[in-house]
Amino acid sequence: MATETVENYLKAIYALRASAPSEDSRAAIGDIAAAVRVTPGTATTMVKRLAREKLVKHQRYGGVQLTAKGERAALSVLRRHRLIETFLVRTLGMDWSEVHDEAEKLEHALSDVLLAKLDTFLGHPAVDPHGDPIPDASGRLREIALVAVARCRPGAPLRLARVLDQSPDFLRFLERNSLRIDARLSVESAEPGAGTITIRVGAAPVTLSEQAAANLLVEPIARPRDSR
Amino acid sequence: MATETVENYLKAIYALRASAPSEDSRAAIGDIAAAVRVTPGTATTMVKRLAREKLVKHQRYGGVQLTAKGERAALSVLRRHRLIETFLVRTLGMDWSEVHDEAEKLEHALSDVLLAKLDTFLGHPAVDPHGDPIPDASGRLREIALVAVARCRPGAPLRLARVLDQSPDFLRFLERNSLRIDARLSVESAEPGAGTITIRVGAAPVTLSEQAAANLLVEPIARPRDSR
DNA sequence: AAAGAAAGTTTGACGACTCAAACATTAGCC
DNA sequence: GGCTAATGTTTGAGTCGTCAAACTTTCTTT
Repeated sequence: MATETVENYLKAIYALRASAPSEDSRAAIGDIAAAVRVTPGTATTMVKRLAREKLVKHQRYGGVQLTAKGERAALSVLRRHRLIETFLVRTLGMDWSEVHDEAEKLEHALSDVLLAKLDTFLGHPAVDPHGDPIPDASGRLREIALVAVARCRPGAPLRLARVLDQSPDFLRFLERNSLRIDARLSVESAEPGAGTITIRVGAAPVTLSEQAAANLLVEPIARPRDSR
Repeated sequence: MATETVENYLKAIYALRASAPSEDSRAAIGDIAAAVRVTPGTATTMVKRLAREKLVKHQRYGGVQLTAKGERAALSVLRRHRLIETFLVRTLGMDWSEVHDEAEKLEHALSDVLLAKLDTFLGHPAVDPHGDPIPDASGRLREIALVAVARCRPGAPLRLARVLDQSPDFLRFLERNSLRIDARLSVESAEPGAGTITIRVGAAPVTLSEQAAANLLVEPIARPRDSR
């Protein structure tokens, strides 16, 4: 496939588009450059190369958009990345705050047959340790509708389904407070003046800023004390 | 650490030295070039770079030798390679004939902490799926004294301990004849005129050329029907 | 020991990726 | 609406790893 560098650019462009609000948004060169840690000039050069290879559409001073081919490639990288993270956490017992960089390096070195074996070994997981969905072998990505914990009404039983901010610090904070994927929780109170929200995890209350709470996506649970 | 390319050169130089008969032999540029699949000119250039970094000693028209630092680096690559092969075969169930290329790519992408986790997960294996010893975390390599099956006297009970020729064809041939590591076998007869040797694996006789037999290293077993 | 073959080295060039810095375009503001 | 600030692009240059082809050294053979 494409070179390692190309894969990283595609991944970055995909991530920018994915986190963008509107539908047909174009990724900005500056953001791409920041994501792959390169000067804007380098990013421009590289984007032109991607355009030559029909992986992106680029219009001068306009912005960058993945083509269908580019998106397929990006999803393939994403699949490898997330399966590797799942493996590192579930099988090797690594901490979810330390697997990202590791996966970043490994994702470019897996053959398709190895990836298939790994997927089978892990039992075809649907989401990675952060709750991010894993594209299937044909590159389809099924996003589940989730809601930020900040928006939930107090008392309703919730399941922690996905963590958007994956900085090691935040993840370690969550870990220390038993906030893992699938943890049961509920909103206890919000203090708009202070900009904080307190949630209850098991018996323990945890207070976070509204911004932090926006990064925790949850799913309502039908009945509180059901084990699935 | 060093770049991927540098690691490959060091590994190649190490392997050449290891398979050489005499003690203080120097690797030939031509052989290094062949091993890393590059023209001799490229190998010369690269070896000079390695010398600049004090990883090898090189004298013009003379040959190449690893320094202590270079050997440490080579053993580190070897350790990664062999642990990965072990993982691929034992955990993911890949065939021992297909793991080499896979490990070749992965060995450059593992961090030390991941490697340590993998080693623990696998239970600190002493040898890889081909019977090659795995250097320990501090880079020590313990070679066990083994003898080629070609040299054993007929009838003595033997354990297949190591396979030197790791070409996929040969490995698949072994697989088809139940010749895995730890398989019990004995020499049945030799036919020097034809250049063949017949061994017995379980109930089945298998005939190989003397050259092929030289690639099977075995260990005598104390008592034939003991399970360890 | 001289010729020719084999092995190793040097040179000039290239592709991929990068930067710094000059330059161009677009957007935001008074 | 025109000026600055922000953003994007181009240019010239450098590093890494590679090749082909000219060249040098060493080995072999007679």
